[in-house]
Amino acid sequence: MKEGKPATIKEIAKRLKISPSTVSRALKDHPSIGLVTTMRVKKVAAELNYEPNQTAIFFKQRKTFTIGVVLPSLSEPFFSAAISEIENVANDRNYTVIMGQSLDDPGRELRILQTLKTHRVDGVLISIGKNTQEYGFIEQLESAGIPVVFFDCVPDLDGINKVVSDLEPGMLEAIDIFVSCGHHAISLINGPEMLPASIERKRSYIKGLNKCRIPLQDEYIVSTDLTTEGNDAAILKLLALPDRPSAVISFNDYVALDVMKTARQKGLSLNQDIHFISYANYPLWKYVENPPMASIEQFPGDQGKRAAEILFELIDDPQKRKEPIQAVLKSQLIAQG
Amino acid sequence: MKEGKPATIKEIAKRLKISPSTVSRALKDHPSIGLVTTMRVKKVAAELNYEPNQTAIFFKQRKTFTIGVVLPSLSEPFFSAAISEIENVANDRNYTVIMGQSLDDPGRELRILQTLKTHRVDGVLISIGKNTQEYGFIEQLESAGIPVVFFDCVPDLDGINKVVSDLEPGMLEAIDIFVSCGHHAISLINGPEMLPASIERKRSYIKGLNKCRIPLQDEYIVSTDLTTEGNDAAILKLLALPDRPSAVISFNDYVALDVMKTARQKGLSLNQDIHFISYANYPLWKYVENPPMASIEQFPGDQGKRAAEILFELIDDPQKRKEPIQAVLKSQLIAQG
DNA sequence: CTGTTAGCGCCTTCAT
DNA sequence: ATGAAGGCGCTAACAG
Repeated sequence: MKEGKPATIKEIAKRLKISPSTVSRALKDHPSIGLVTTMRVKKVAAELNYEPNQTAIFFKQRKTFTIGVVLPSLSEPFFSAAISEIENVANDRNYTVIMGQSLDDPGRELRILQTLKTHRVDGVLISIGKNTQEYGFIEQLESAGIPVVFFDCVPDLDGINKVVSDLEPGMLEAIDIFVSCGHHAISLINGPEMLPASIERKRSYIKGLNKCRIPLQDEYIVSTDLTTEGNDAAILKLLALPDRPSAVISFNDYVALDVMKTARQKGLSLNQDIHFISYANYPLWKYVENPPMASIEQFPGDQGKRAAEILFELIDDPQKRKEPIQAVLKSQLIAQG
Repeated sequence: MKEGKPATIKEIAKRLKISPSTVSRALKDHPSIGLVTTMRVKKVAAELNYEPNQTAIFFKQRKTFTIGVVLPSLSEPFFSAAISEIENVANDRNYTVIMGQSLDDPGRELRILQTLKTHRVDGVLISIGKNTQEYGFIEQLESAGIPVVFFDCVPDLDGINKVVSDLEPGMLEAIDIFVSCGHHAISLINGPEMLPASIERKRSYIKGLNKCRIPLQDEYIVSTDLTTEGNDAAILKLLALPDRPSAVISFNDYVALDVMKTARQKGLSLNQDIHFISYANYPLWKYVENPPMASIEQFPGDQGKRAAEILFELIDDPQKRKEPIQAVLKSQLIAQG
């Protein structure tokens, strides 16, 4: 059984004293090959434990049945959820998935994309890192015939394929529910100001307040650099306000975890003195003693799945690459517990 | 710039009116090629935006610079951590990583392995699913020249390459610390009895008790099927005991999360009436109000890293494939902040 | 130093 | 219904 080299079509042909082309055709049930011949070929193929050499096929067909996925981090739960769904979609279509993590390093990101290109993947799915500024790679890949679909963290560019989460619906719902619970001092702990994700949250927040006819108070919007220290500084700033907010919407779960802990340490009773809602990315609230009232869910799995589906459309039908495809998935408020 | 087909060595050769082999050699700085020629070749290559066709190279060299990784789940934090390190090791060596998740389905696992084989990956890293019984694929892959390294969840077989965590040190430490805190009623909430992971925990637990001269009480060992219901049933059984344990070691963090919640609901004060330590796989304790006293860490990242390193040794030096390589990483008790 | 030749494994016209 | 021939892009053995 222990064959050093796997069997090839040639060997099968030799054994049967027929030509390689016949074997090739028989193996794929070509109609013009006699039934008997086909059977004999398949029998020998089985005996020899023949397996087509995909690398040869890839080479010849200029197709690898592989897609590349580039993410900031592979261990982040948000992305894990996306990966998992992407793998499912790919697996269903008999594609394999090559992964790379940029770790928010533009250089590393570029290197990975380069590798994917030389590996001749059939398409690329990417959520860009925080620090990425250069998008030349899009042109590079597209002109090499490799379609690219962005998701979640996407460049602010037109003419690209992308799947994003619309942060607004969740924000509006969050403010609605706070208001209907009697809150009027609702604040926002936002991320770094220049981040698109922060800009959208702020815009939605203001819109939500307007909708509920709550006057905007500038000091209710604070920013954090997303470090634990930054998060703590942000909440402390809010708690020091003469008109301390009774409701807080935070940039994401990590921020919420930190600020809730700090608020608790400051003697506030969670879900009583102060209430929280955050954008979700860390699925652990069900285990926590005093979870936030609700989470604004961005459905990373769905985003990944949708992005993968779009990518496969593009792979299957080059025609569709002419017009950019863009999908927006609505965020949604999910009550906790 | 938008070339339909990427440039090839041939074209460069034609432009320069030299032979393809010269171009090929020049491109890789072969010493026997004149400096001028080399320069000219590289210049044209750059102009034509030449990029080597890796699929052709893979085909020719019978090597893909790709490793396959098969895991039960890509979204599980434990595996995410492993993946992340594996990707790092691979990336450092300019290898790419193909991922597949078995979802604990032996059929799906096998299909993924089959795909990896036909993709001619240079090596495979695998943590098998709970239900895997058949290991024929090892022979299959090895005989196709593809080395396999198991890690974390490994089959109970000799002669395979594997990296595992030794569950005992952490367990002994856990019992030691409990005892030194004055506990003598220490119980174990174990996983399914036939699971190797459960068997090892139980063995270590008994050893730890012996070491501390604490008599073993059978009713202090309970099992759960790892569902929330099973977990609750297990803790309730313990709480109903006339001699209720004051310390509990649980199979993993998920079990701990459930049973701690239930214990709290039953009116017990965590870290006061009852204390917990669990095998770690979910990195969230720092955010929880009453975390367990400590966690037994299995260092998934280190396991993944080590496994990847071993795999690359095997890939680089086929000689080493003759003797199985096995590594054991000690588990360790980590106090919670 | 450089060119020629041959072939990796498979597929695909084009003949027969 | 089957064979023969050629080529995908690159490399390497063998000549000069």
